[in-house]
Amino acid sequence: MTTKIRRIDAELRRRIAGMAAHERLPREVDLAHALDVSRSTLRQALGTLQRSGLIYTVPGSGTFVSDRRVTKGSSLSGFSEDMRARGMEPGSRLLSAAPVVVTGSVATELGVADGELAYSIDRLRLADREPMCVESVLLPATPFPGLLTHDLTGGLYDLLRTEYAVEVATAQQSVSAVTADPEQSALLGVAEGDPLLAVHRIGLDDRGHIVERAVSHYRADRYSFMLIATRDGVS
Amino acid sequence: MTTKIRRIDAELRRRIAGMAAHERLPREVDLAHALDVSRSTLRQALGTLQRSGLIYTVPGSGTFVSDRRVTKGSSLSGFSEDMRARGMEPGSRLLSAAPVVVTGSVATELGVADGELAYSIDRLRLADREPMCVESVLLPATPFPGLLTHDLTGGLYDLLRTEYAVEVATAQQSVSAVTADPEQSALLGVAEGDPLLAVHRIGLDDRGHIVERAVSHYRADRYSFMLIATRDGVS
DNA sequence: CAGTGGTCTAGACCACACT
DNA sequence: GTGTGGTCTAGACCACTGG
Repeated sequence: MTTKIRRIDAELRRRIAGMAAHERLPREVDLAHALDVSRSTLRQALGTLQRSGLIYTVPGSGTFVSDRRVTKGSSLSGFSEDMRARGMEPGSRLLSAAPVVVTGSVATELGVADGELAYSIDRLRLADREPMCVESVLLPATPFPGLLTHDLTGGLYDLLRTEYAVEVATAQQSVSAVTADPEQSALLGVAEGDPLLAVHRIGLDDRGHIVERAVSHYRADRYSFMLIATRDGVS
Repeated sequence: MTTKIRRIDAELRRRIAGMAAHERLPREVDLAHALDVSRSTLRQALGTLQRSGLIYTVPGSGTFVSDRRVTKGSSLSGFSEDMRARGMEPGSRLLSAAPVVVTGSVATELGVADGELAYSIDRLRLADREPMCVESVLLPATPFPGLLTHDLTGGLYDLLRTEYAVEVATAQQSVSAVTADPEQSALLGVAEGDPLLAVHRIGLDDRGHIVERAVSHYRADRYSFMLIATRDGVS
């Protein structure tokens, strides 16, 4: 049996999908009773819905459905997943894949000792068969024996999950803008000097270990980076 | 009296700050007893710390301090707050501020009816007295009577909070890359064709009402967009 | 096996909005 | 005043790790 929270989360998402923006949900005690859970359990499910922007609460007044125009989510995903979410078919052309020795700041960013082995994978990533971005990924070698023997033209996140049971749970990303150099423009099919979106990512598993360090350059005419930011802090 | 959660949140942050990466915290029952709260209350505080990346839990094993290199937060902030967090002194030069009638897709994005009034504010934003970005903000006029009579060279978020009790709680942002046009290059002090980071933001209050629609163009040589992404879903 | 975090309950009291 | 979400408690059982 799956947890109650997951069950009522799915049920609540269904109900919310059928409601209008700013419509009020039943009060928590009623909702808890209707779903056959305690109020605490219900509130745990409501909390995740609230954090993902589907609902909002007004203390003393009620819980309401959020405006859908704004609820688009911005969860962590790999390139393939990202492209499918945008309605495009992901693809890859492998440019190079080799073990390398990492030193200095690169080793530090990868979270390994100076002089240790890592895998370097360069790919041209496609969306609907057209170039979308050039991506260079670096992974520590130790946790991923035989990585380069696998098919590297698909989603790397899927490969890590299925072959090594490693999940990229969180990623620190930095996004900047550059103009295309001759090599990039040739690969991506744009003119030299055209704007590119540069994304630098460090991916970590659920225990905070560094799994990947990736640098990607996206065609700015085909891609923009979407995200939802929230004020944080307690409650 | 402030809530227990806030109190123990602060206390836990202090303790965590004094611990090494991957060091284990006391077990939950002990921690709850030491802080004089129930385990449920403690877990609520731990949940916010976990979501903001300060700690991670391993079921059956314990709760651990995250690696600090990765814990930099990416909460929503206005330009002024953002610059101070980066150790720079924010400033502004007001380019224009006027009421405008919004129509079509702009009205839709602002969440107001076609033909309604809005305030348009254009500013050159400075960091350490040097140009950092050109920002055009649009706000619905109705909720903010007399907005343009205030000093607009400081943080807009502060102004909304102190004068209108409106808090921008969440923002939907889209980041892309462009090259500087003649006007932008003149204002920002860069060459034409230099890369700029284009940020399009829709800011909402805690009830999901649209508060602002902003388009900013940052000098890519001085600014990059940092964020932490997480896998979401239940539990 | 013992120890840990994850889930879940039933109930209480509070602060706040006014449907 | 009535109804709502926000906070907090004490206790129970489960699933998983091997500290």
